Amino acid sequence: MTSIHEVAEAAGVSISTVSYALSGNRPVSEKTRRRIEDAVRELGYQPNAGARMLAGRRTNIFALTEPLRPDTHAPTHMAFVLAAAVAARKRGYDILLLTEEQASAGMSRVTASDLVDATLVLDVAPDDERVAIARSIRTPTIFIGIPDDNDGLHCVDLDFDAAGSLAVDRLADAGHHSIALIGQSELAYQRSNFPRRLLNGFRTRAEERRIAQSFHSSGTTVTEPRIVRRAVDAALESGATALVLHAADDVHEAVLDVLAERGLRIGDDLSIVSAGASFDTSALSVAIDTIPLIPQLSCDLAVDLAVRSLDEALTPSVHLIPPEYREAGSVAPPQHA
Amino acid sequence: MTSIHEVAEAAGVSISTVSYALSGNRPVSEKTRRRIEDAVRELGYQPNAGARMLAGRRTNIFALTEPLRPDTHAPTHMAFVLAAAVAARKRGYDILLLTEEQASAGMSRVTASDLVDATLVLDVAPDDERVAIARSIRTPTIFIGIPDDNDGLHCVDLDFDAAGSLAVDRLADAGHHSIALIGQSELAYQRSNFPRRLLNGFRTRAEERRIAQSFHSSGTTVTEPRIVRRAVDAALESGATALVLHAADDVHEAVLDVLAERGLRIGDDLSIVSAGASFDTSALSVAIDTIPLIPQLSCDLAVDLAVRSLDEALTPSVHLIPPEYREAGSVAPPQHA
DNA sequence: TTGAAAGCGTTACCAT
DNA sequence: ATGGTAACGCTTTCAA
Repeated sequence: MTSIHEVAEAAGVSISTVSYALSGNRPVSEKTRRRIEDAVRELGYQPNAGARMLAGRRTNIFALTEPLRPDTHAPTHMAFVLAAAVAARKRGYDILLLTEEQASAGMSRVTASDLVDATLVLDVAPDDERVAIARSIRTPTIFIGIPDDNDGLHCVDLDFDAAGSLAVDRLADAGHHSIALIGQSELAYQRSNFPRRLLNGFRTRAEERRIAQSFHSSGTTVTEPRIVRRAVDAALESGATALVLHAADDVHEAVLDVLAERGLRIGDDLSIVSAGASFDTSALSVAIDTIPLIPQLSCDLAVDLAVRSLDEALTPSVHLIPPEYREAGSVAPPQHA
Repeated sequence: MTSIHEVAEAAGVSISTVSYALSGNRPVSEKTRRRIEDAVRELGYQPNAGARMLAGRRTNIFALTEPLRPDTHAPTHMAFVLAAAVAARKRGYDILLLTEEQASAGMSRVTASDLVDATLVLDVAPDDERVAIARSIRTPTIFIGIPDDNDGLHCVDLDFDAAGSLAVDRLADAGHHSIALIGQSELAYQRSNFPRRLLNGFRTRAEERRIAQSFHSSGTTVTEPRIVRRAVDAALESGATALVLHAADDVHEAVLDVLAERGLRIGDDLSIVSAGASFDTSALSVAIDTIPLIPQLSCDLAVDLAVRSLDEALTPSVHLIPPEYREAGSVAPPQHA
């Protein structure tokens, strides 16, 4: 492998000058910098990663821990992994994957061996065991999601509470007095925090605005296709004139199907808002208003926090990303308003 | 951070003895080994990764490249990523994730900087651009999937051809004379190789055995729920008394639904075999015979090849994993046999 | 069975 | 603006 010595020789300078020219940590004359860059290009020089880690104090690698529980929604999860990788690369970092048992033990291992500069935590559970590990290690840890016990931790997430409230606000503003939330599976409300947070924001704001509200959980269409139908029927029977959906893409489509069967036109007969969805809602058969969950936003912020905490001492805190409302014409005043 | 020197001092030996005791590369007396292990435990010593990479010739990291195209089936993909990570960890390797643009450029980068010992390639396309890169780098590359141009490459995959043939054989052996394959989306037959290989095995064997056969592609239930129904109807109209399914989990369930609507009982009225599925088919509403795609098998083999090619010069070749037939009672002789 | 010491390829400090 | 060189923490050869 071609080393910094060969580059130095080819450019007729010392290795330290090559190092400085490449890192920019010290001014280098325009002329020699060019000679060095030429040599680098011609030789196809790429600094040795191990040597950099050893000499410098950075590995330029972030660990990404993902427990991958069986009930994890794969497409959403993949979107976050991808967004994290892209965000990290933009800042010059690679992603080291820690899955399953390694998500916890691995965190300690790669951190203690100085393999990574920081850790990003995905798929956060309310009582996540990685919280304890985060507190026991030296390197920074950023949670993408919010565990119950988040004292002293860096956390990043969509403000699901606000998303729930925002959905209610927009529907109430449009004149609706009775709305229903079709949410995730029962299990999701036990395993994760964010569904509860959205539900909480939904309920609280509905109460504040004296709006009648009801909640209906859904399964997944694959294993329990009929649950969606039941949820929709229950929502309609409750007298709701508007629906808030917090669910996966297939449930969205299934809900739209059921409504079409019932002869209900979106917007005209029934208003709908999708909240906290990370998939492309424009691919649905009917355009609907959305308060999206944008992985890129969370991951960019998480990576930014990670990078910054490498040389500053950041005050740990929970960063809630304000929800954003995207209109698509699926919300209108109720028929009997 | 605690270093090898502190361990050596605590154990009253030289650092080389500590190194040898830990690596096992040289016999160490029972007594001193124990003292060293005690010191390691008490000090919580973890060898510095950068130093190991630099001094040793191994990084103990594999790159995993995954382009993550929009049409990739997320659950299947996640299963492979997970299986690869687990397989690698079993052999002492971590996984460095290379996504999107990084899947190609990243391969050269991490390889040239000696960040990884080998590369695993996922989600292989027929004309995959990573083939050229694999040929241009020094470190071993293992493809999990088979590109069209695979000369001189290490490839690992389920023998989809044989899986297609096996499905035909079992149905023909049961007495069926007309069978239909409900396959993937049209797009999948352009973007990937494995659907074509299964289809090819299916057709070839059907012709060999003089079995009437037909093929029907399906969409995904999310975006095109009606395509599944059409595919099933077309299959039935073709006179098929048995179905081979090569599709995602939701399509499986949708097919079973349509058959239930038609009043057809699995096994009795119509035989079914699922081929090349990586999800848990036992979660379906009806138990069906399976020729599974087992990510763990491919990934274990891939990792094994990667590890072995680090010190032997392995002859490049395509490793086809023989398909396995799992009975569940969904295949029986045809009614009018 | 063990130890001393020469690298491994960088970075960054100290000079000039 | 540039060069020399001491770390960085480990692996492995050479000696004993």
